[in-house]
Amino acid sequence: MARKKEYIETEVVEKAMQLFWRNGYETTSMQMLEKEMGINKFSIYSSFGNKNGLFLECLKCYKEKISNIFEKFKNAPNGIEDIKQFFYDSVSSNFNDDYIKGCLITNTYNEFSNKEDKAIKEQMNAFMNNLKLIIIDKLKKDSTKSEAAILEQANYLLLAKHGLAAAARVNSKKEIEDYIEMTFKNI
Amino acid sequence: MARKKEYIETEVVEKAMQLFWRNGYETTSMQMLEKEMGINKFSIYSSFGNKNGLFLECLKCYKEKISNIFEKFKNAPNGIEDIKQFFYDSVSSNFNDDYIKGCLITNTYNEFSNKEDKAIKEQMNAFMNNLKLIIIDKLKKDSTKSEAAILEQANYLLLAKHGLAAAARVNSKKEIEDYIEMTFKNI
DNA sequence: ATTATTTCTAAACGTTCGTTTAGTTATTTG
DNA sequence: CAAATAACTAAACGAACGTTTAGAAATAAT
Repeated sequence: MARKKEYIETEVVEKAMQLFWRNGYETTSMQMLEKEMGINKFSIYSSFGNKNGLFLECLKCYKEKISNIFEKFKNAPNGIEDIKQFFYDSVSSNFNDDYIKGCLITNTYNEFSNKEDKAIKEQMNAFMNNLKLIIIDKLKKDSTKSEAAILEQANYLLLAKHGLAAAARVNSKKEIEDYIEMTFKNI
Repeated sequence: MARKKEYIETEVVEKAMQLFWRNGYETTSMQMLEKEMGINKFSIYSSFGNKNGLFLECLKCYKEKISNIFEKFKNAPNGIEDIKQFFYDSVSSNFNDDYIKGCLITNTYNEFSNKEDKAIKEQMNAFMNNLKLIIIDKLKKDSTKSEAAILEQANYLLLAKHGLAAAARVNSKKEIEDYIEMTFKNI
């Protein structure tokens, strides 16, 4: 053994994640990352392989960051009302630092829809499918509808969630919250 | 005068527009544009100034392309039912060539939300505001609600439109259409 | 037919990108 | 203290980007 690292990986990943969240993947350059993370390119590459590897780590970090919202959602006792609350919680986290960043997952989903990056797309699909299953589970609590009808409702909500996350970058918090209210009127 | 151009500008713009529509702005390189438009870089620059200028021209071309949908919408005699029909028409045009491309305006809006490009953003905002005014107009036909309530409804529909355009890149046409039905359930 | 003018081709431009490498500095171990 | 090892700095890498330019080809006017 020899010299020790002068940085903690989880800490610099958090900083990188914030930068990716604000600017997106492509717009964030290694030079910007160097500055924001406070470490040299060499250190980034030795710790995370390459830009893509760093980004995957940042996605994990983001999921960790929002895991409390997800856990709360999963463990909530009610049905539709819990889904609505989850939407509100998500919006709140999207407007964190009075800086509109939207949802990193949705942003990434949209940015990568043009590209062919299996590793990223798998993560995105896994996230969305997971969310869908939870929503279906909650819907069943409040409904005696057919499986097909519930699936349709779940798709509706998932699409609404996707839409509001996309819109969170260009709309005000008030507009987003009005939208949530309207969305659940239709359920 | 001397040699004549060997291409028609409106024709090569149409081709460029299709490419931007499929791939987005950044992902589309000048090299790809050369190939798709069938003309040399020099010709592109002499006709459109630069990549940004070409893209602005493509946005105009896209608006022209969807202008029939817009005209139909503007001149429609009814209220809410016409808005719904407009949504359906928009979705149809998004799924044009069995290739999912979404809406170029919305794609651009999302892609440029990270950046600072005044010319593009102005075009986007103008488009959205125009759409909003038409929607408000239609809503008033079917409603005696307060101005504020109508504005809220208009915001809801606009956000829904934005959301479904974003989602059009990752969802099926069936899912999108189910979503439209749900959206208009309680309007 | 010659000249002037415009468009064409194709190569090169300077930047920036993500990535790698050579050499220095610091820490651990014998 | 000296040797070994790992992490640092900083410079350079090749490739791709958008853009420009020099020269050939083609058409109009004289």
